[in-house]
Amino acid sequence: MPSKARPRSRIQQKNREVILDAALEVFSLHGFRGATLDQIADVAGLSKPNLLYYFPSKEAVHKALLTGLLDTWLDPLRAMHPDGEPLAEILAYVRRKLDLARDYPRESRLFANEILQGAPRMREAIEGDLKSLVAEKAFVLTGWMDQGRIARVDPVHLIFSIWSLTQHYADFDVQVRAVLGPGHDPFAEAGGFLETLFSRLLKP
Amino acid sequence: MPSKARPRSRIQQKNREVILDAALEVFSLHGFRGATLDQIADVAGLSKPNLLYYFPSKEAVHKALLTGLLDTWLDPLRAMHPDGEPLAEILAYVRRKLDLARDYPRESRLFANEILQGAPRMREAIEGDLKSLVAEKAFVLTGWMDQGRIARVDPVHLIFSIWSLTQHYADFDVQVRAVLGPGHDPFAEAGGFLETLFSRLLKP
DNA sequence: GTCTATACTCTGATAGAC
DNA sequence: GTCTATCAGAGTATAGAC
Repeated sequence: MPSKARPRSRIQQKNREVILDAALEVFSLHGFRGATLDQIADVAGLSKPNLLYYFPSKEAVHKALLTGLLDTWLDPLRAMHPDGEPLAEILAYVRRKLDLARDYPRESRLFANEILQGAPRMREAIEGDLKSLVAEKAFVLTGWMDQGRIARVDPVHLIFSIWSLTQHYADFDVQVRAVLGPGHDPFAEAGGFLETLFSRLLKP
Repeated sequence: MPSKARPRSRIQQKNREVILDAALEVFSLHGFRGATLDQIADVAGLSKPNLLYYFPSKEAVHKALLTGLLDTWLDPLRAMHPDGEPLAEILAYVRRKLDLARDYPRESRLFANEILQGAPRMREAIEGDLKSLVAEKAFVLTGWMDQGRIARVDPVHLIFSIWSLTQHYADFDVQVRAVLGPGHDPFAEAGGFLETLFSRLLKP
């Protein structure tokens, strides 16, 4: 197992994780420019120079967070299998994406911040991995439509709509909860609503 | 006409507008903390002290932008009339909201930044005006469902879904265009897709 | 590995000449 | 009304003691 890039002591591993968790907290709330090393060090419970002992710069911390984030974010879509029952596959994808937004809202907001700011640090990945995965899955969706197993809609905009609707509950959490008021479970309600929405949209 | 709050000369009026436009550009891209007066002054073509002659502080510029933004943002929903034909009213609302996202993407991103960051400067407005307007229109939607004129779904989440799907095309514009590639008109395509989506969702 | 001290730059805001 | 000069504080990053 410990045959990773550079071997690190247990305490180094631990501190890197603590820092990245703190950085996720701060970057996801303020974006790259709005976040400060002071805040991150404070949340991590370390001194600022000590933080910079583990990462050479603010950029490096941010980059470490983004690396791998896109993969995690796209995994639910990768798992949509061409051989499954179409509607069930799509609804399962929606559910996985919504669960991801519920369980990792900070990651969702980090991503949203990055895109909102013009994706200066993710452009490549978006125009590469993301674009080609969407193309591949759009092809699968089109196949299902050709066979008449789901209704015909624009497959790429269908994927956009799934991203949009699920991530909204993480990114606009404050607004959603303010409007719903107390005593609601936004994600539970969203689960039912989205299942209805996509079932009706795609019924052949 | 010139019976506004404080009378301002033509040049003052003009400069305030130039500054607010520049500030919208910068704030919408970097959020409040990430934006700097230097950038804003630069885009506005003014010196930083001159900018601060028109607005007392960075906060004041930001506040001036947010004031009225929520109203503009909610106007399309206000215009959804209880006495109209239900599906047509809803589709017209979707269209107005999408047009707003297309024509004022910077405003959309300014709003998104504010919510993403926990709405520190809009909480009140969201828990007040926005919440009560949603409650009012959810009541209208529920009435239509009770009469069997549209299918029954959660009315508040229906409104969320309209916000989410329309604003996505402004806020995630970079990603949308990267995935679609050249030769596409995202907003035109979205118009058709969303009309289909909401028609099928709400057909009684 | 972690801290204090500090260098140096950026940022918001003010003073004062014109 | 607009500019140059400047201040105080925050921000990133480094040096060097322990």
